[in-house]
Amino acid sequence: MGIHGLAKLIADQAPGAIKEQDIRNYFGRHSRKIAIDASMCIYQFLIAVRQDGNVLQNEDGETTSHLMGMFYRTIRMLEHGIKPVYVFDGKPPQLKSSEVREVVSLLIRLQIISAICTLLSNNLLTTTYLSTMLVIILSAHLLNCSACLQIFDVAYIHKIAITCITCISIVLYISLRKDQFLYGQLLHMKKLPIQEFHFSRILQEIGLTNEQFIDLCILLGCDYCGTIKGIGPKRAIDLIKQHGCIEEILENIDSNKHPSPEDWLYKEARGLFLNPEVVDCSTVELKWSQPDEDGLIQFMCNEKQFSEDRIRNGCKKIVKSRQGSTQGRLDSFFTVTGSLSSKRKEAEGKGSAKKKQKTGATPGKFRKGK
DNA sequence: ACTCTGGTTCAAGACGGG
DNA sequence: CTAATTGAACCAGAGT
DNA sequence: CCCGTCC
Repeated sequence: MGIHGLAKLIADQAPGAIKEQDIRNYFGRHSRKIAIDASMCIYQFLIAVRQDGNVLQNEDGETTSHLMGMFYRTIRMLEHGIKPVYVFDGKPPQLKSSEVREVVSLLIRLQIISAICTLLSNNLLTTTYLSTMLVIILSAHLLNCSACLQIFDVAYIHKIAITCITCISIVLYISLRKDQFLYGQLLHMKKLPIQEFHFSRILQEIGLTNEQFIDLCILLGCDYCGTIKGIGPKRAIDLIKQHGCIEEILENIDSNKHPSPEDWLYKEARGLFLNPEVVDCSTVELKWSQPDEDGLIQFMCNEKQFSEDRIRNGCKKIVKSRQGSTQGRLDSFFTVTGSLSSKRKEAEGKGSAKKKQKTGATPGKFRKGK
């Protein structure tokens, strides 16, 4: 998701804009609130939390992998004094280059956004909602788009009754846009160490304006529309630097050699980048309330068949973490697995192509001649 | 040469018992 | 119609 | 730590 190859490009073109931070440095700063891309989390859990190839589910066949993951991970963060803010950006279904799908996906996105705005008035996020979100995500991938629109019934979201694990309020923004650089940095928590991408320095080092950078992202390939054939990261940068914007580029390249998609919706995509649907953060009150233990038991155990012991235990941890005020020890957080690949990024030079094989960190790396 | 393209492979969560 | 997503990383090959 | 279970 996001922009194709953007991280690599930044590492290449603006290495100074990336700073690696230890997780500990986030304590005491920024009031320990960390925004998390909820869609990415859910995806991760759906993909990774499997048994014999199947997601975990209750006896009715409802998927529970994501609940499992969100539950434990959230608790773990709370235990260590981090206040997570889950951000739903409503990832659209994967787009091929079909124009129809592109349009429909925008509709889906808008519906999701409006639904979340409705949800915002409640200021509560529920596991029910997570469950719904899953249906949206899966449907978007498995069904065709019209079916997806039907399944995504906004009214469903109104059936909020159960207080969520952590009673997270949400801020809405669209991922990997400039607004994610709201505080001048973007956290990339995929792997340790955490990488900070400093947006202003990215622009500075590459030498682009905001708008040019967005056009560059569109050229690299985003979720909303296709790209020009034959234009990859390298040429995209050159072209943007040379011509300044997509319109100019289109006029100055050979459209035979570099055909752009029919009905290329780059302007629409650009619009989404420039004016993302952002909830005004100042109007959103972020709360981390007490868990509704009874509701949680009802939902997680009775309905989703989680172990009651584990859920109650989890509740205890949440409560404890709340009264534990600013107890900021997180030694065991993210269990530094020794095999930490801190040297992943070659800090020096631009020898991006030369990648020495890592030491045998991954045991089963067999070379399989086709 | 350079670099885009398309094929492939791989690993991805969290927990706890032993 | 096999059961199953996604990206990243790597490699081979072709277009310029 | 390794590996099976979680649902």
